[in-house]
Amino acid sequence: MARQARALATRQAVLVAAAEVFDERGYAAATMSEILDRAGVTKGALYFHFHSKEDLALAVIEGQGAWISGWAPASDSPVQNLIDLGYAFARALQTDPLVRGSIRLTIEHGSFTQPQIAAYQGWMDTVGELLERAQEAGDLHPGVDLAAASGVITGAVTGIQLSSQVLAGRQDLIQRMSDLWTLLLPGLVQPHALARLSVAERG
Amino acid sequence: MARQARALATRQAVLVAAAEVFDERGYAAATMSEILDRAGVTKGALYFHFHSKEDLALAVIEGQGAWISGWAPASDSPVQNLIDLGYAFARALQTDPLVRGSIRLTIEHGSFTQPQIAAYQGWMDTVGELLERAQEAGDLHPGVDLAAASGVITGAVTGIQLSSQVLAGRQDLIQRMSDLWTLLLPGLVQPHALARLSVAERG
DNA sequence: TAGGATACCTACTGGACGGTATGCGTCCGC
DNA sequence: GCGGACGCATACCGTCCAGTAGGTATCCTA
Repeated sequence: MARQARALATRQAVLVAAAEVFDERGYAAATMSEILDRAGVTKGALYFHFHSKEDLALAVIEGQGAWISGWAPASDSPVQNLIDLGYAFARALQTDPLVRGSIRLTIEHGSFTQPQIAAYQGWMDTVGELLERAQEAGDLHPGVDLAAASGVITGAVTGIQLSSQVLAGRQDLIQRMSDLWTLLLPGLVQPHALARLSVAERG
Repeated sequence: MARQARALATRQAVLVAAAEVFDERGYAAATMSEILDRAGVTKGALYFHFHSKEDLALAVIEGQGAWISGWAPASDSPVQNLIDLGYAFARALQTDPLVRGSIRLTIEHGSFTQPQIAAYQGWMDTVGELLERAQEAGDLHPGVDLAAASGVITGAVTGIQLSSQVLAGRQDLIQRMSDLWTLLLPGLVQPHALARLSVAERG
């Protein structure tokens, strides 16, 4: 299996290059040639690992699910975990090409509706679960609609990220996440729980 | 000038068709042929009115600015106007193809960065102005960062709209806007002002 | 009623793009 | 030490697309 090490490396190179190009250009405007150039790989190599452009895009999108799966809560406060998740996601957007690419592919609707919805749903499930625990802990305002709240939070983070990207190349993303939490938490969390939270990014 | 009436009609037909196709497929995946078919117009007619695909896209984007310019506040409460603006925009997204198309073109970065930033900035300016008046009226919490708040609101609306589109074809958009305001306003507006607001859509 | 401008139609072109066919070296098992 | 699969390279193909060239009908003006 030593032989496969090289294969895995080229596969990864292609995947990263594809994620970058998809992130920068979008699915339709991304060309295989540019992916090939950036990966330093020939067409034969690419099509050995991925059957088509769409197949390649789907592989990039899977990286997003992998990222969520890899994330683990660090606090015993559910709301704090939610805040931390937001910042961790923001950092991933700034550093991880696969996350960036998959986000753009998810946001761009039209080509593959199925995995997009799944990706959104995965986020909303994770957020919803954290909110549910927070409610059980009595941290939330009474009568908060959990489904509505997780929808708003997921959507808001999506939009914040997008506008930060368009306006500032995602450089102010952390600040904007902080702004979002500052504005959003008072409507969600009861004052006594709010006082115990660290709204800023925690190292 | 009777002659120009027909010309204006075909121009408008092309514009609407283009907005629809851009909305559904995105800029790169949109083809001129589909726009032509949908507008019921030939290539010569289209290229008589618009010099290129990009030119056409820019004309669609301008529709967005026209929409904002056409909107007028109806209340003497700045925050109420902000809420109303959100709902009006949501309705426009559900009914006006030009608004839909221009939004997608604005969100899809890569091709024309300049007008995109301008469109975002226009929204943030409008929101920021309403917030400023609200602050002068003493409706906001003391110490609210107006620039940060308008960025969050603009971004959040963008994201809410996007997720609603992907998940439900924008059918639940009004409900989601309501969810957003419910969650957001307590962190922005003081209780005494909040009590006077109608958070739901006003006919 | 001539004649020019306006508004449009049809046929075509050059290029780029996704994908394939086929060939070639290299390593691994036996 | 050899056969075959693995991993890749190269040349090529058919398709589709944005844009153009040049013609034509309709109308407005004078």
